[in-house]
Amino acid sequence: MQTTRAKKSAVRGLRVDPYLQNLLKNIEDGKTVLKFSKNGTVFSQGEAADSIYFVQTGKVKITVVSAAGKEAVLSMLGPRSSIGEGCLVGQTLRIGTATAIQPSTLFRIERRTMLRALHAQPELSEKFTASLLSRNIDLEEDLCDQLFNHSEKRLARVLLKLACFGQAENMPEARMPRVSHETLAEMVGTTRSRVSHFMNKFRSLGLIDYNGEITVRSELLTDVVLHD
Amino acid sequence: MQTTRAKKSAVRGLRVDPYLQNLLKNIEDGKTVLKFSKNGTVFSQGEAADSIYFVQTGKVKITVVSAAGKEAVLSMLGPRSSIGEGCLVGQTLRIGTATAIQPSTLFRIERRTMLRALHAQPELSEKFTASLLSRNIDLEEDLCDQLFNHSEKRLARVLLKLACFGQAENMPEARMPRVSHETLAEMVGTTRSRVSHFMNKFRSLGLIDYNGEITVRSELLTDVVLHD
DNA sequence: CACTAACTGTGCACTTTTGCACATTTGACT
DNA sequence: AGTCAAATGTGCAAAAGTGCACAGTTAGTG
Repeated sequence: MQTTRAKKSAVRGLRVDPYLQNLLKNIEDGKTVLKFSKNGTVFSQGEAADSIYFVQTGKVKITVVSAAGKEAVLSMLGPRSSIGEGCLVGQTLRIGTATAIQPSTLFRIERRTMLRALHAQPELSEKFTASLLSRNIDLEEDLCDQLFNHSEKRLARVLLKLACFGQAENMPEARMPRVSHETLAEMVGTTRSRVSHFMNKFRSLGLIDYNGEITVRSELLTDVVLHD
Repeated sequence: MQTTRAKKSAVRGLRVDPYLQNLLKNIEDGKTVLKFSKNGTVFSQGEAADSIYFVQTGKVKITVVSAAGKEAVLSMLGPRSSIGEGCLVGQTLRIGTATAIQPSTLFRIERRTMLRALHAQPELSEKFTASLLSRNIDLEEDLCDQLFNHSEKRLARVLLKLACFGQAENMPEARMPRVSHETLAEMVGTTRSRVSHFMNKFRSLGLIDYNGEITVRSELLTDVVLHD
């Protein structure tokens, strides 16, 4: 069992994915490599949107501030994800703010350059389409989650997602990137006090561990998401 | 003013969009044209997902039923929208149910056929990418709406969307497709009684009219979405 | 080591939402 | 017209969520 799984991922590791290589190889003008430190701002809500970004290393979150001043985390993105793709279909202003939550490296590609590249490189285009489809599915899941579940379940789901996020294998116990209750609240769509309350509940039930670093017992938390 | 606008849309009308034509022209095997009557089921949640659909005429809604038996409307789709695209990136089962809410005509294209076509026809691929990007933006908006707004505002927004849906020009007063309070509730993410309550409130405030058919006064309802 | 500043635990009044129940209206059909 | 089923209007107790306040804890930082 253990062996089978190891073999599988070894095989998967062998398959060279040409995604970023393509970008690197064939685009010359209108492409920049940018480095951001933790909390570095890639772009801000309301700015002109004239380029698309691709995460190469690190993690980036997309946040939105409502008219009323509430803040929400729309998504957390890791390597290969695109950011700010809206500009490719006429979105002239950024609808959200992109912030690195770890030291990160991104490609920045001019809108027109990207459109040309998509036109010229079928392989790139195909990869990009696939990533859009995946994002779509994620967004639909998030929407269902909001529509169906109360905040306790939603928090459990967010914790699970964060635990898997960037984890090579699905560990039964996965350490999470450090995230404040405040941020969790913005991801879940609730208040900090509520998050605090449920985090303690989860801890006392043995579903998570934390003193500083948070550790998630996936199988147990999964039950919370699925049942009752 | 009136003249300018008329000219504009006349010009727009002239530009032939090659989207569906491409599909028609170059795909031969693995493509079917299907007609659905009102309430006809295109596919059901849980079925095997081996094809993608494109709305040619009519309207289709995507609904999801939760483990707890709650039902939600994920989206309403009109001409040119794709349905069930998830199958292109490894989604083997339908995550939702697609139902025609009007007599509708759809293309059905086998998964493999579509993948081949995307590979072979850059122009098709480009159009498809653009539609995915737009859907993405819509989904993000919906998610923000859920995260930020209470059900009253969300209902107002749904009404506005429905009023624009399929309307050639943005009329100040737009008639909506006939939708029950029950369905509105599933779109907004709340209960029927709540919808009923707010609909009456909106009516008594003069924001909408209805006795059977629903008419929306867009400028007024827009205020509800934006303020207070 | 002391001193901020940020983060966390907790309680509470108030609002929104849910889930029902039941009366009333509408529309389609015979 | 009469009948039935579906859709709508309304009320209400119980549940969930919000917004704050304040105390306790932790992590820097000089």
